[in-house]
Amino acid sequence: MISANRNIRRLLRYRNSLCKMQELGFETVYSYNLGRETGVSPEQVRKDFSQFGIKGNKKGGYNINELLITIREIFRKDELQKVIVVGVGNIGNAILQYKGFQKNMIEIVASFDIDPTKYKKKKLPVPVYSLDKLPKFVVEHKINTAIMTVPERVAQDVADLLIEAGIKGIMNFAPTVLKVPPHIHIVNICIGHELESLIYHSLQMGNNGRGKGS
Amino acid sequence: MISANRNIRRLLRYRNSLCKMQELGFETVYSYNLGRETGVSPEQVRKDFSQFGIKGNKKGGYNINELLITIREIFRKDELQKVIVVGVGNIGNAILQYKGFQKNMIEIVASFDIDPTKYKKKKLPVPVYSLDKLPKFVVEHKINTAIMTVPERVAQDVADLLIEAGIKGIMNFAPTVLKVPPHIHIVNICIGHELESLIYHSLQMGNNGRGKGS
DNA sequence: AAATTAATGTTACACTTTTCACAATAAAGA
DNA sequence: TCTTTATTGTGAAAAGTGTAACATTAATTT
Repeated sequence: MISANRNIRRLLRYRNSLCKMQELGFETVYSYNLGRETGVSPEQVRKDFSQFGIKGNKKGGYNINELLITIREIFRKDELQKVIVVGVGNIGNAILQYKGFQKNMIEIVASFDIDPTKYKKKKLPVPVYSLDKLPKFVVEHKINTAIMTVPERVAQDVADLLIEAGIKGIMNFAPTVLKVPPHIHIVNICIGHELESLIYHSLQMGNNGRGKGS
Repeated sequence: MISANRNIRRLLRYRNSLCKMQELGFETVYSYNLGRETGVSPEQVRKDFSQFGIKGNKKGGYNINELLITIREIFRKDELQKVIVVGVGNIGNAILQYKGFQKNMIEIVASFDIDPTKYKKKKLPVPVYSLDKLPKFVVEHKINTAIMTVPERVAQDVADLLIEAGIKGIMNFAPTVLKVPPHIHIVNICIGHELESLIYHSLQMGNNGRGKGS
Protein backbone atom coordinates (compact mmCIF):
# COMPACT_ATOMS: atom_id res chain seq x y z
CA MET A 1 0.00 0.00 0.00
CA ILE A 2 1.01 3.63 -0.48
CA SER A 3 -0.23 6.07 2.13
CA ALA A 4 2.54 6.53 4.66
CA ASN A 5 2.74 9.89 6.30
CA ARG A 6 6.32 10.91 5.76
CA ASN A 7 6.12 10.43 2.01
CA ILE A 8 3.09 12.65 1.86
CA ARG A 9 4.83 15.45 3.70
CA ARG A 10 7.86 15.16 1.48
CA LEU A 11 5.66 15.15 -1.59
CA LEU A 12 4.31 18.52 -0.51
CA ARG A 13 7.83 19.85 -0.14
CA TYR A 14 8.72 18.55 -3.56
CA ARG A 15 5.69 20.29 -4.99
CA ASN A 16 6.82 23.56 -3.51
CA SER A 17 10.26 23.36 -5.01
CA LEU A 18 8.92 22.10 -8.31
CA CYS A 19 6.61 25.09 -8.60
CA LYS A 20 9.51 27.44 -8.07
CA MET A 21 11.59 25.60 -10.63
CA GLN A 22 8.76 25.74 -13.11
CA GLU A 23 8.41 29.48 -12.61
CA LEU A 24 12.10 29.81 -13.30
CA GLY A 25 11.58 28.08 -16.62
CA PHE A 26 13.04 24.66 -15.90
CA GLU A 27 11.41 21.69 -17.57
CA THR A 28 13.17 18.75 -16.03
CA VAL A 29 14.74 17.99 -12.70
CA TYR A 30 17.10 15.33 -11.39
CA SER A 31 16.57 13.57 -8.12
CA TYR A 32 19.64 15.20 -6.67
CA ASN A 33 18.47 18.68 -7.66
CA LEU A 34 15.17 18.25 -5.99
CA GLY A 35 16.85 16.56 -3.08
CA ARG A 36 19.19 19.46 -2.55
CA GLU A 37 16.33 21.95 -2.65
CA THR A 38 14.17 20.06 -0.20
CA GLY A 39 16.77 18.65 2.14
CA VAL A 40 16.10 15.08 1.14
CA SER A 41 18.56 12.50 -0.19
CA PRO A 42 18.34 11.76 -3.92
CA GLU A 43 17.62 8.10 -3.21
CA GLN A 44 14.74 9.10 -1.02
CA VAL A 45 13.34 11.33 -3.73
CA ARG A 46 13.48 8.52 -6.27
CA LYS A 47 12.01 6.06 -3.85
CA ASP A 48 9.14 8.39 -3.00
CA PHE A 49 8.36 8.92 -6.66
CA SER A 50 8.65 5.24 -7.38
CA GLN A 51 6.29 4.53 -4.51
CA PHE A 52 3.65 6.75 -6.07
CA GLY A 53 4.22 5.24 -9.49
CA ILE A 54 6.00 8.28 -10.86
CA LYS A 55 8.51 7.39 -13.60
CA GLY A 56 11.51 9.39 -14.70
CA ASN A 57 13.66 9.14 -17.79
CA LYS A 58 16.78 7.12 -17.46
CA LYS A 59 19.09 9.90 -18.33
CA GLY A 60 16.95 12.99 -18.46
CA GLY A 61 15.52 13.06 -14.96
CA TYR A 62 11.89 13.87 -14.27
CA ASN A 63 9.58 16.14 -16.20
CA ILE A 64 8.52 18.90 -13.85
CA ASN A 65 5.16 19.46 -15.42
CA GLU A 66 4.23 15.80 -15.27
CA LEU A 67 5.46 15.60 -11.71
CA LEU A 68 3.27 18.50 -10.66
CA ILE A 69 0.25 17.05 -12.40
CA THR A 70 0.74 13.69 -10.77
CA ILE A 71 1.26 15.19 -7.35
CA ARG A 72 -1.90 17.23 -7.75
CA GLU A 73 -3.76 14.09 -8.71
CA ILE A 74 -2.47 12.33 -5.63
CA PHE A 75 -3.85 15.14 -3.52
CA ARG A 76 -7.10 15.23 -5.46
CA LYS A 77 -6.71 18.81 -6.45
CA ASP A 78 -9.54 18.49 -8.96
CA GLU A 79 -12.05 19.38 -6.29
CA LEU A 80 -12.01 22.34 -3.94
CA GLN A 81 -11.62 21.24 -0.34
CA LYS A 82 -13.81 23.20 2.03
CA VAL A 83 -12.59 23.79 5.56
CA ILE A 84 -13.96 25.60 8.58
CA VAL A 85 -12.18 27.34 11.43
CA VAL A 86 -13.51 26.96 14.94
CA GLY A 87 -12.31 29.53 17.44
CA VAL A 88 -11.62 33.02 16.14
CA GLY A 89 -8.92 34.07 18.56
CA ASN A 90 -5.40 35.13 17.71
CA ILE A 91 -4.40 32.12 15.71
CA GLY A 92 -7.84 31.54 14.24
CA ASN A 93 -7.79 35.08 12.98
CA ALA A 94 -4.35 34.70 11.46
CA ILE A 95 -5.41 31.56 9.64
CA LEU A 96 -8.55 33.21 8.32
CA GLN A 97 -6.45 36.02 6.90
CA TYR A 98 -3.97 33.70 5.27
CA LYS A 99 -4.24 33.83 1.49
CA GLY A 100 -2.11 30.85 0.56
CA PHE A 101 -4.68 28.07 0.76
CA GLN A 102 -6.61 28.97 -2.38
CA LYS A 103 -3.83 28.06 -4.75
CA ASN A 104 -3.87 24.54 -3.40
CA MET A 105 -7.59 24.12 -3.84
CA ILE A 106 -8.39 24.66 -0.20
CA GLU A 107 -10.95 27.21 0.89
CA ILE A 108 -11.93 28.28 4.35
CA VAL A 109 -15.66 28.78 3.99
CA ALA A 110 -16.77 29.81 7.47
CA SER A 111 -15.67 30.24 11.04
CA PHE A 112 -17.34 29.67 14.39
CA ASP A 113 -16.99 31.08 17.88
CA ILE A 114 -18.95 31.24 21.11
CA ASP A 115 -18.25 34.91 21.63
CA PRO A 116 -21.10 36.92 20.00
CA THR A 117 -18.92 40.03 19.68
CA LYS A 118 -16.99 38.17 17.00
CA TYR A 119 -20.04 37.67 14.79
CA LYS A 120 -20.04 41.23 13.55
CA LYS A 121 -16.35 41.27 12.94
CA LYS A 122 -15.64 42.89 9.64
CA LYS A 123 -12.26 42.69 7.94
CA LEU A 124 -12.59 38.92 7.88
CA PRO A 125 -12.92 37.13 4.55
CA VAL A 126 -15.52 34.72 5.92
CA PRO A 127 -18.45 35.04 8.31
CA VAL A 128 -18.21 34.11 11.98
CA TYR A 129 -21.16 32.06 13.18
CA SER A 130 -22.37 30.86 16.52
CA LEU A 131 -21.31 27.34 17.47
CA ASP A 132 -25.00 26.35 17.43
CA LYS A 133 -25.02 26.75 13.69
CA LEU A 134 -22.05 24.44 13.22
CA PRO A 135 -23.71 21.02 12.94
CA LYS A 136 -26.18 22.10 10.30
CA PHE A 137 -23.52 23.98 8.36
CA VAL A 138 -21.14 21.04 8.33
CA VAL A 139 -23.80 18.71 6.99
CA GLU A 140 -25.21 21.11 4.43
CA HIS A 141 -21.85 22.11 3.03
CA LYS A 142 -20.37 18.64 3.29
CA ILE A 143 -17.40 19.80 5.33
CA ASN A 144 -14.88 17.10 6.24
CA THR A 145 -12.12 19.10 7.81
CA ALA A 146 -11.91 21.64 10.61
CA ILE A 147 -9.17 23.82 12.00
CA MET A 148 -9.65 24.07 15.71
CA THR A 149 -8.10 27.11 17.38
CA VAL A 150 -9.93 27.16 20.69
CA PRO A 151 -8.64 27.42 24.26
CA GLU A 152 -7.21 24.21 25.64
CA ARG A 153 -9.90 23.84 28.25
CA VAL A 154 -12.72 23.49 25.72
CA ALA A 155 -10.76 21.64 23.05
CA GLN A 156 -12.12 18.18 23.83
CA ASP A 157 -15.72 19.39 23.94
CA VAL A 158 -15.42 21.24 20.67
CA ALA A 159 -13.77 18.21 19.10
CA ASP A 160 -16.67 16.04 20.23
CA LEU A 161 -19.08 18.51 18.71
CA LEU A 162 -17.18 18.51 15.42
CA ILE A 163 -17.06 14.75 15.22
CA GLU A 164 -20.71 14.48 16.12
CA ALA A 165 -21.42 16.86 13.23
CA GLY A 166 -19.55 14.61 10.84
CA ILE A 167 -16.08 16.13 10.65
CA LYS A 168 -13.43 13.56 9.71
CA GLY A 169 -10.20 15.50 10.13
CA ILE A 170 -9.25 18.03 12.79
CA MET A 171 -6.25 20.27 12.93
CA ASN A 172 -5.82 20.96 16.62
CA PHE A 173 -3.83 23.90 17.92
CA ALA A 174 -4.44 23.22 21.59
CA PRO A 175 -1.75 21.38 23.53
CA THR A 176 -4.12 18.56 24.34
CA VAL A 177 -4.25 15.01 23.11
CA LEU A 178 -7.80 14.70 21.88
CA LYS A 179 -9.65 11.47 22.53
CA VAL A 180 -11.38 10.58 19.31
CA PRO A 181 -12.67 7.46 17.55
CA PRO A 182 -10.12 5.66 15.38
CA HIS A 183 -11.54 6.80 12.04
CA ILE A 184 -10.99 10.47 12.86
CA HIS A 185 -7.75 12.08 11.77
CA ILE A 186 -6.02 14.54 14.03
CA VAL A 187 -3.08 16.78 13.31
CA ASN A 188 -1.73 18.46 16.40
CA ILE A 189 0.11 21.71 16.05
CA CYS A 190 1.47 22.89 19.31
CA ILE A 191 3.55 25.95 18.76
CA GLY A 192 4.56 26.16 22.38
CA HIS A 193 5.94 22.64 22.42
CA GLU A 194 7.72 23.15 19.13
CA LEU A 195 9.36 26.22 20.55
CA GLU A 196 10.40 24.50 23.76
CA SER A 197 11.75 21.58 21.84
CA LEU A 198 13.75 23.95 19.66
CA ILE A 199 15.14 25.77 22.65
CA TYR A 200 16.03 22.46 24.27
CA HIS A 201 17.98 21.30 21.28
CA SER A 202 19.69 24.65 20.86
CA LEU A 203 20.77 24.58 24.48
CA GLN A 204 21.98 20.99 24.21
CA MET A 205 24.11 21.89 21.25
CA GLY A 206 26.51 23.96 23.23
CA ASN A 207 27.43 27.43 24.26
CA ASN A 208 24.17 28.77 25.43
CA GLY A 209 25.21 32.39 25.45
CA ARG A 210 27.54 33.87 22.93
CA GLY A 211 31.26 33.41 23.47
CA LYS A 212 32.36 31.42 26.47
CA GLY A 213 31.24 33.95 29.03
CA SER A 214 29.46 32.89 32.21
CA MET B 1 23.24 9.73 24.83
CA ILE B 2 19.78 11.04 25.58
CA SER B 3 18.49 13.72 23.27
CA ALA B 4 16.27 12.07 20.72
CA ASN B 5 13.54 14.25 19.38
CA ARG B 6 10.47 12.13 19.89
CA ASN B 7 11.15 11.64 23.59
CA ILE B 8 11.43 15.36 24.09
CA ARG B 9 8.09 16.00 22.45
CA ARG B 10 6.46 13.31 24.52
CA LEU B 11 8.02 14.72 27.65
CA LEU B 12 6.27 18.01 26.93
CA ARG B 13 2.97 16.21 26.54
CA TYR B 14 3.54 14.41 29.81
CA ARG B 15 4.24 17.71 31.49
CA ASN B 16 0.95 19.09 30.27
CA SER B 17 -1.04 16.21 31.64
CA LEU B 18 0.93 16.15 34.84
CA CYS B 19 0.15 19.81 35.48
CA LYS B 20 -3.54 19.16 35.05
CA MET B 21 -3.37 16.18 37.38
CA GLN B 22 -1.53 18.23 39.95
CA GLU B 23 -4.17 20.93 39.79
CA LEU B 24 -6.78 18.27 40.38
CA GLY B 25 -4.96 17.29 43.55
CA PHE B 26 -3.33 14.03 42.49
CA GLU B 27 0.06 13.25 43.95
CA THR B 28 1.12 10.15 42.10
CA VAL B 29 0.52 8.73 38.67
CA TYR B 30 0.99 5.35 37.05
CA SER B 31 2.52 4.89 33.65
CA TYR B 32 -0.79 3.69 32.26
CA ASN B 33 -2.65 6.74 33.59
CA LEU B 34 -0.27 9.13 32.01
CA GLY B 35 -0.18 6.99 28.90
CA ARG B 36 -3.95 7.09 28.54
CA GLU B 37 -4.01 10.87 28.95
CA THR B 38 -1.28 11.51 26.42
CA GLY B 39 -2.00 8.82 23.87
CA VAL B 40 1.20 6.95 24.59
CA SER B 41 1.65 3.33 25.61
CA PRO B 42 2.53 2.72 29.27
CA GLU B 43 5.74 0.95 28.24
CA GLN B 44 6.75 3.98 26.25
CA VAL B 45 6.07 6.26 29.20
CA ARG B 46 8.27 4.14 31.45
CA LYS B 47 10.95 3.91 28.83
CA ASP B 48 10.99 7.66 28.33
CA PHE B 49 11.28 8.27 32.04
CA SER B 50 13.94 5.64 32.41
CA GLN B 51 15.86 7.22 29.57
CA PHE B 52 15.96 10.53 31.41
CA GLY B 53 16.90 8.86 34.66
CA ILE B 54 13.50 9.34 36.26
CA LYS B 55 12.71 6.69 38.82
CA GLY B 56 9.31 5.58 40.00
CA ASN B 57 8.26 3.50 42.98
CA LYS B 58 7.85 -0.12 42.37
CA LYS B 59 4.28 -0.23 43.42
CA GLY B 60 3.21 3.34 43.89
CA GLY B 61 3.91 4.78 40.45
CA TYR B 62 5.59 8.15 39.98
CA ASN B 63 5.42 11.20 42.16
CA ILE B 64 3.88 13.97 40.09
CA ASN B 65 5.70 16.76 41.83
CA GLU B 66 9.09 15.13 41.37
CA LEU B 67 8.28 14.36 37.77
CA LEU B 68 7.44 17.97 37.07
CA ILE B 69 10.57 19.20 38.78
CA THR B 70 12.73 16.79 36.84
CA ILE B 71 11.10 17.64 33.55
CA ARG B 72 11.61 21.33 34.24
CA GLU B 73 15.26 20.64 34.99
CA ILE B 74 15.61 18.78 31.73
CA PHE B 75 14.28 21.81 29.92
CA ARG B 76 16.39 24.16 32.01
CA LYS B 77 13.45 26.08 33.32
CA ASP B 78 15.63 27.77 35.89
CA GLU B 79 16.47 30.50 33.43
CA LEU B 80 14.08 32.56 31.34
CA GLN B 81 14.52 31.88 27.64
CA LYS B 82 14.35 35.00 25.55
CA VAL B 83 12.97 34.76 22.04
CA ILE B 84 12.36 37.22 19.24
CA VAL B 85 9.77 37.25 16.48
CA VAL B 86 10.78 38.30 13.00
CA GLY B 87 7.95 39.27 10.69
CA VAL B 88 4.91 40.88 12.26
CA GLY B 89 2.25 39.71 9.82
CA ASN B 90 -0.81 37.65 10.63
CA ILE B 91 0.91 34.77 12.32
CA GLY B 92 3.64 36.89 13.88
CA ASN B 93 0.97 39.01 15.44
CA ALA B 94 -0.90 36.03 16.77
CA ILE B 95 2.23 34.65 18.35
CA LEU B 96 3.08 37.98 19.93
CA GLN B 97 -0.37 38.06 21.51
CA TYR B 98 -0.15 34.54 22.84
CA LYS B 99 0.09 34.51 26.61
CA GLY B 100 1.01 30.88 27.18
CA PHE B 101 4.79 31.09 26.88
CA GLN B 102 5.47 32.85 30.16
CA LYS B 103 4.45 29.96 32.31
CA ASN B 104 7.11 27.85 30.69
CA MET B 105 9.86 30.36 31.22
CA ILE B 106 9.81 31.63 27.68
CA GLU B 107 9.49 35.31 26.92
CA ILE B 108 9.17 37.03 23.61
CA VAL B 109 11.21 40.16 24.16
CA ALA B 110 11.02 41.96 20.82
CA SER B 111 9.84 41.72 17.25
CA PHE B 112 11.23 42.92 13.95
CA ASP B 113 9.78 43.85 10.58
CA ILE B 114 10.81 45.72 7.45
CA ASP B 115 7.55 47.59 7.21
CA PRO B 116 7.94 50.91 9.11
CA THR B 117 4.17 51.23 9.61
CA LYS B 118 4.44 48.34 12.04
CA TYR B 119 6.87 50.13 14.33
CA LYS B 120 4.21 52.31 15.87
CA LYS B 121 1.81 49.47 16.32
CA LYS B 122 0.24 49.71 19.70
CA LYS B 123 -1.72 46.85 21.25
CA LEU B 124 1.35 44.68 21.03
CA PRO B 125 3.06 43.50 24.21
CA VAL B 126 6.53 44.04 22.74
CA PRO B 127 8.09 46.69 20.50
CA VAL B 128 8.50 46.22 16.76
CA TYR B 129 11.93 47.26 15.51
CA SER B 130 13.50 47.67 12.12
CA LEU B 131 15.46 44.70 10.83
CA ASP B 132 18.61 46.85 10.93
CA LYS B 133 18.45 46.79 14.68
CA LEU B 134 18.31 43.03 14.85
CA PRO B 135 22.00 42.07 14.91
CA LYS B 136 22.87 44.41 17.73
CA PHE B 137 19.80 43.44 19.71
CA VAL B 138 20.50 39.74 19.40
CA VAL B 139 24.04 40.13 20.63
CA GLU B 140 23.24 42.53 23.45
CA HIS B 141 20.34 40.51 24.79
CA LYS B 142 22.02 37.16 24.18
CA ILE B 143 19.13 35.82 22.12
CA ASN B 144 19.50 32.26 20.89
CA THR B 145 16.14 31.58 19.38
CA ALA B 146 13.97 33.29 16.79
CA ILE B 147 10.48 32.74 15.50
CA MET B 148 10.44 33.57 11.82
CA THR B 149 7.07 34.50 10.38
CA VAL B 150 8.08 36.20 7.17
CA PRO B 151 6.89 35.69 3.59
CA GLU B 152 8.37 32.67 1.87
CA ARG B 153 10.28 34.70 -0.66
CA VAL B 154 12.47 36.39 1.95
CA ALA B 155 12.72 33.49 4.36
CA GLN B 156 16.20 32.37 3.35
CA ASP B 157 17.62 35.90 3.49
CA VAL B 158 16.15 36.57 6.89
CA ALA B 159 17.44 33.22 8.13
CA ASP B 160 20.93 34.14 6.92
CA LEU B 161 20.67 37.44 8.76
CA LEU B 162 19.57 35.71 11.95
CA ILE B 163 22.36 33.17 11.83
CA GLU B 164 24.91 35.86 11.06
CA ALA B 165 23.67 37.67 14.15
CA GLY B 166 24.26 34.60 16.27
CA ILE B 167 20.85 32.91 16.46
CA LYS B 168 21.14 29.16 17.09
CA GLY B 169 17.56 28.01 16.66
CA ILE B 170 14.90 29.13 14.21
CA MET B 171 11.24 28.31 14.13
CA ASN B 172 10.29 28.75 10.51
CA PHE B 173 6.71 29.23 9.38
CA ALA B 174 7.47 29.58 5.69
CA PRO B 175 7.06 26.49 3.51
CA THR B 176 10.71 26.56 2.54
CA VAL B 177 13.55 24.30 3.48
CA LEU B 178 16.15 26.69 4.83
CA LYS B 179 19.76 26.07 3.96
CA VAL B 180 21.69 26.53 7.16
CA PRO B 181 24.97 25.37 8.70
CA PRO B 182 24.79 22.08 10.60
CA HIS B 183 24.97 23.60 14.07
CA ILE B 184 21.79 25.61 13.55
CA HIS B 185 18.50 24.08 14.64
CA ILE B 186 15.42 24.54 12.56
CA VAL B 187 11.84 23.68 13.33
CA ASN B 188 9.56 24.00 10.35
CA ILE B 189 5.91 24.67 10.90
CA CYS B 190 4.00 24.66 7.70
CA ILE B 191 0.35 25.00 8.44
CA GLY B 192 -0.60 24.68 4.79
CA HIS B 193 1.18 21.37 4.42
CA GLU B 194 -0.24 20.06 7.65
CA LEU B 195 -3.69 20.91 6.43
CA GLU B 196 -3.19 19.29 3.05
CA SER B 197 -1.75 16.21 4.66
CA LEU B 198 -4.76 16.04 6.95
CA ILE B 199 -7.18 16.41 4.06
CA TYR B 200 -5.29 13.75 2.13
CA HIS B 201 -5.57 11.24 4.93
CA SER B 202 -9.18 12.05 5.57
CA LEU B 203 -9.99 11.52 1.91
CA GLN B 204 -8.03 8.27 1.81
CA MET B 205 -9.94 6.97 4.75
CA GLY B 206 -13.18 6.63 2.94
CA ASN B 207 -16.48 8.19 2.12
CA ASN B 208 -15.48 11.65 1.25
CA GLY B 209 -18.91 13.19 1.53
CA ARG B 210 -21.43 12.14 4.06
CA GLY B 211 -23.47 9.02 3.44
CA LYS B 212 -22.74 6.99 0.36
CA GLY B 213 -23.90 9.56 -2.16
CA SER B 214 -21.87 10.24 -5.28
C1' DA C 1 7.76 -13.89 57.99
C1' DA C 2 6.31 -15.70 53.71
C1' DA C 3 3.42 -15.25 49.72
C1' DT C 4 1.04 -12.43 46.76
C1' DT C 5 0.39 -8.54 44.05
C1' DA C 6 0.80 -4.49 41.32
C1' DA C 7 3.54 -1.71 39.72
C1' DT C 8 8.33 -0.38 37.51
C1' DG C 9 12.56 -1.18 34.66
C1' DT C 10 14.79 -3.57 30.95
C1' DT C 11 15.87 -6.74 27.40
C1' DA C 12 14.58 -8.74 23.17
C1' DC C 13 11.69 -8.50 19.18
C1' DA C 14 9.15 -6.30 15.31
C1' DC C 15 8.23 -2.77 12.49
C1' DT C 16 9.26 1.48 9.95
C1' DT C 17 12.15 4.46 7.63
C1' DT C 18 16.44 5.67 5.63
C1' DT C 19 20.74 4.73 3.51
C1' DC C 20 23.66 2.09 0.62
C1' DA C 21 25.00 -0.49 -3.22
C1' DC C 22 24.32 -1.73 -7.62
C1' DA C 23 21.63 -3.35 -11.58
C1' DA C 24 19.08 -1.44 -15.48
C1' DT C 25 18.73 1.65 -19.18
C1' DA C 26 18.27 5.40 -22.29
C1' DA C 27 20.98 9.11 -24.20
C1' DA C 28 25.31 10.79 -25.93
C1' DG C 29 29.54 10.14 -28.06
C1' DA C 30 33.10 7.52 -30.70
C1' DT D 1 26.79 0.37 -34.31
C1' DC D 2 29.31 -0.08 -30.16
C1' DT D 3 30.92 2.03 -25.97
C1' DT D 4 30.59 5.11 -22.49
C1' DT D 5 28.07 7.76 -19.31
C1' DA D 6 24.70 9.77 -16.38
C1' DT D 7 20.81 8.90 -14.42
C1' DT D 8 16.83 6.14 -12.66
C1' DG D 9 14.88 2.18 -10.06
C1' DT D 10 15.21 -1.31 -6.52
C1' DG D 11 16.68 -4.95 -3.31
C1' DA D 12 19.40 -5.44 0.79
C1' DA D 13 21.51 -3.58 4.90
C1' DA D 14 21.33 -0.36 8.67
C1' DA D 15 19.39 2.74 11.80
C1' DG D 16 15.72 4.32 14.37
C1' DT D 17 11.44 3.73 16.86
C1' DG D 18 7.86 1.41 19.17
C1' DT D 19 5.86 -2.99 21.17
C1' DA D 20 5.77 -6.92 23.86
C1' DA D 21 7.42 -9.93 27.15
C1' DC D 22 9.39 -10.59 31.34
C1' DA D 23 12.43 -9.93 35.26
C1' DT D 24 12.53 -7.00 39.43
C1' DT D 25 10.93 -5.07 43.51
C1' DA D 26 8.52 -2.79 47.16
C1' DA D 27 4.05 -2.70 49.30
C1' DT D 28 0.25 -5.45 50.88
C1' DT D 29 -1.90 -9.39 52.56
C1' DT D 30 -2.06 -13.71 54.94
